[in-house]
Amino acid sequence: MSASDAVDTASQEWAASCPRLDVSPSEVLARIQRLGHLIDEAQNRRLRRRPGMLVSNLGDFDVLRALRRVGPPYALTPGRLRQAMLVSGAGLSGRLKRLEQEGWITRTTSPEDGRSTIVRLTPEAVADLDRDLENHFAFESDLLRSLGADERGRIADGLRTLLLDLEARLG
Amino acid sequence: MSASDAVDTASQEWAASCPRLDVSPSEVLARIQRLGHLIDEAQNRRLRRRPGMLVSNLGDFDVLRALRRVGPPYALTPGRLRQAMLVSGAGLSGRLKRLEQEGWITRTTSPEDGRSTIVRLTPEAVADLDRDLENHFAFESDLLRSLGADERGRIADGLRTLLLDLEARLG
DNA sequence: CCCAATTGCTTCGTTCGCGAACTATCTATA
DNA sequence: TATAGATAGTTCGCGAACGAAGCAATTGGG
Repeated sequence: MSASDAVDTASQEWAASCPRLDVSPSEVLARIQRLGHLIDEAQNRRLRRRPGMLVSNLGDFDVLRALRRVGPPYALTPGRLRQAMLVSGAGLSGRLKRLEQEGWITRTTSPEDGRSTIVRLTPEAVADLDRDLENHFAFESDLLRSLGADERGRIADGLRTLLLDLEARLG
Repeated sequence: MSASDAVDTASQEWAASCPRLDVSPSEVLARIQRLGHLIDEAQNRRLRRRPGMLVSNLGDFDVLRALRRVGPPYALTPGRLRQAMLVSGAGLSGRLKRLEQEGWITRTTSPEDGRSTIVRLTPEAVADLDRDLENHFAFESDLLRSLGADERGRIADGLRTLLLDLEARLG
């Protein structure tokens, strides 16, 4: 018998005040939303308490990560970046502006298509990232310490199904 | 064999460019974050395209929902509201200000404790909500249509474990 | 060829949320 | 009591993201 979380409590309240309503979808959706919020917050806090290193903000960090993981020459267009990270064009532009000002990326117009720009990590950004990535994933791993490997697998599989569907319908 | 989502793609890229890094926690965390974003967006869009009815914003809607589900007299203190919904004090104050201006809630100082205020739904808010709640949960149900009942249960159970742990450690 | 439609990205104006500082009320201790 | 500290909410200033509009560069149909 596992304990009740905030979502269970809410479900019980709905059952008492609106018994004819089927609130079961929230058992999944509300938990995802709450967890998303908590995880974002936790990662933002980790970045904010870093003394002067890299960015102080999860959105900006996501841009750097996406550029890092494609490998040398650590370059993508804003369009490719957007696909990778679920942000509006305006939002991405703002991130790139900050990152450029701080010296973590450069922007050059593409030689093949004058509308497009090439965003590229600077060597300092690559170095700083490589120094931090291990901590980053260790931090993530710690967030999941309440789940066993099998349970993680089951959750990941279920969420993949849902994500594939929602990305197709909403993204 | 299920298809690859954005998170699988990212994992493969990491494996290619940083094979020594264990990125497996992102299999769960990144999916939760992406899904959280997509679900928030979808619900915000649903509210925004409503013609003049209720609020146009998920945060404000959450406040109304929390007040509705506790049943008559549909009243809570800001402190109780905060526990229910994962928002800063300042953020909640802003929501309450908007809702009060729009006539969906009233605020009165508590008779027992002069520091505390009682937030209460107006009758119009209750009526409007009751007209909309069925649509709301139908919309949520549709978001989950790619998952069978058993799969939803498994995901919900796993996420409950994680949520209980993270709420205790971070909330 | 030409010009309209499309594409890729940025700018602008606004909204929403956060952390820190503040106000007002209540509580506990000497 | 008096007063220091805790507690409940709000205000203030700022940062980040969004939608819509704007600006180039490119593409395609006549």
